[in-house]
Amino acid sequence: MAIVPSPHAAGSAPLEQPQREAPSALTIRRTESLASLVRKELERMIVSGELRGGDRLNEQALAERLQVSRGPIREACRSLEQTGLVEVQVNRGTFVRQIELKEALEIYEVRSALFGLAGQLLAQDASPALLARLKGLLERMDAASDNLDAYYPLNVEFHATLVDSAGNGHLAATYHALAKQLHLFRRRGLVPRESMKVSNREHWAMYEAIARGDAAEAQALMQAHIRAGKGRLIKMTRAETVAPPALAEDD
Amino acid sequence: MAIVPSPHAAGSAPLEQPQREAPSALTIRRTESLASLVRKELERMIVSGELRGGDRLNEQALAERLQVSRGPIREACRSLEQTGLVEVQVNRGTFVRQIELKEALEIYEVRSALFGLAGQLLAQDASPALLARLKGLLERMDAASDNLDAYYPLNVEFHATLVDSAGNGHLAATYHALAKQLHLFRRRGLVPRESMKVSNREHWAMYEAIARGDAAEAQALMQAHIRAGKGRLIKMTRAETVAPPALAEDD
DNA sequence: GCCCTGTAAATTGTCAACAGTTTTCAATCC
DNA sequence: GGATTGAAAACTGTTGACAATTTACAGGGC
Repeated sequence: MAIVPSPHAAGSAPLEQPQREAPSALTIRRTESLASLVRKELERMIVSGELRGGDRLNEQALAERLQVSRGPIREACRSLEQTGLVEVQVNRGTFVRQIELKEALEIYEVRSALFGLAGQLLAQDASPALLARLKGLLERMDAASDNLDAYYPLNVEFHATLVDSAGNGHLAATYHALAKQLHLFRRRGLVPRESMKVSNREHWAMYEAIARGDAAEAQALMQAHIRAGKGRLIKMTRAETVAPPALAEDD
Repeated sequence: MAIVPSPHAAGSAPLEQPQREAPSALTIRRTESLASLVRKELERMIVSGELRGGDRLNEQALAERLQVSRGPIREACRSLEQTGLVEVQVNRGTFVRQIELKEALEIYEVRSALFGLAGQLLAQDASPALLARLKGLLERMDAASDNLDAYYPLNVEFHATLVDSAGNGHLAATYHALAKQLHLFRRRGLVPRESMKVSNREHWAMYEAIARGDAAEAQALMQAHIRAGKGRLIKMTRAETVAPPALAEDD
């Protein structure tokens, strides 16, 4: 089943080469390759759900749609192949990968280990400014705990702040790459309301372990936090219920 | 400094398209793209040290050398970019990445967390056949502990067996990808002889924790094992001494 | 109806050419 | 000698054409 992305889908237009302010013939030069722009656009389409697992990326159609030649499309696909978002099959094309439950659980496991490591590192070295920022997020999440639409972005931001502040670029990059891949998993489960309160209590506990510099405790709590999310994922898939968007930071 | 790989370097020849046995005009078809073959060859060149950090990959020269057009070279470079082995700079070319100590230490940290997770998973579910295999490797390493050339490959195999047997593909893939990147770090330290005995004592301890199903102990020991390697890396760089090849599984 | 065959259309993989950008190098000036 | 300039060479980014492979589909047989 080859689904060619609709030419009228929201968001996809010819790619714009980044330009400096007040561009003129003397100042315009290439600062980003088309291949790079195509890669980002395809990532956006995958993460947003516009492209779904199993969809085939038709080079010719994409080239026409994005108004580039097929070369940059091919290059972008090679990039996406290595990040695990697509699979390139020789002579047959490039397909958005599909992730089954087993693989999603594997990703959760690896993420939980990385999240735990982030906790360890943070507890060893968290600045007052970071702690204040985390606390602010926690308080806003408390205030939003009756409203998923408000809570969820804060939750995502809290998680990302933790990982990005751990002082290890490879940790952050790996964690985020895995999160992106989780978008390929399309089973969705309801997030019960009480779950947000539980979720933020766990967040507070993590924060407190970090603040008092307890590395072992922070690691254990943060690893367990993602694992709890894994447990909920299993429950959701059993319930076969339907629910809101992405899973990557689904507490 | 752009170093174009020497046309006479060992190992690099025109790429061979995989063929089935007794190929004829009727049976030959493409089973692997040139881009994929090029990627593998470039990886080999990087991991083997033939290409070093900072080297520029000249598309034209490589195309001539490997007897392909520049397209597959470009595609391969996009792949390598995402795996962290090279850096693509628009309009300037593709460069083998260089890793400084700070980044090497980051990689060690992430690897230690992943290795610890492998221990956790193995302790929860290790088959008798796997345990027997690990024990065999341990015994061979004991016998080889006076001989680095014999010890080192066994050590690599032991580590890979652990990670590959943990039952989590993403864990293994991530771990190995990071190991590959460590080849970009070019400071080398002497591996003292006593270090192999210490190293294998730690291996035995890990094995025993796994065998008795002690997940927490296995995780801690295995995480500590890589961290000890990290500590040795720091010491080596301070000593500024020179020593044998790759670091990725340098206990 | 299903299965097989053959052909055309569609698509992918690669190549070479062209345009744009950067690097190299010679000449000139101080 | 060092700094600057300008042109040529080298290289990268993209495109379109061609070759190879796969897919789609029509027609025929059972």
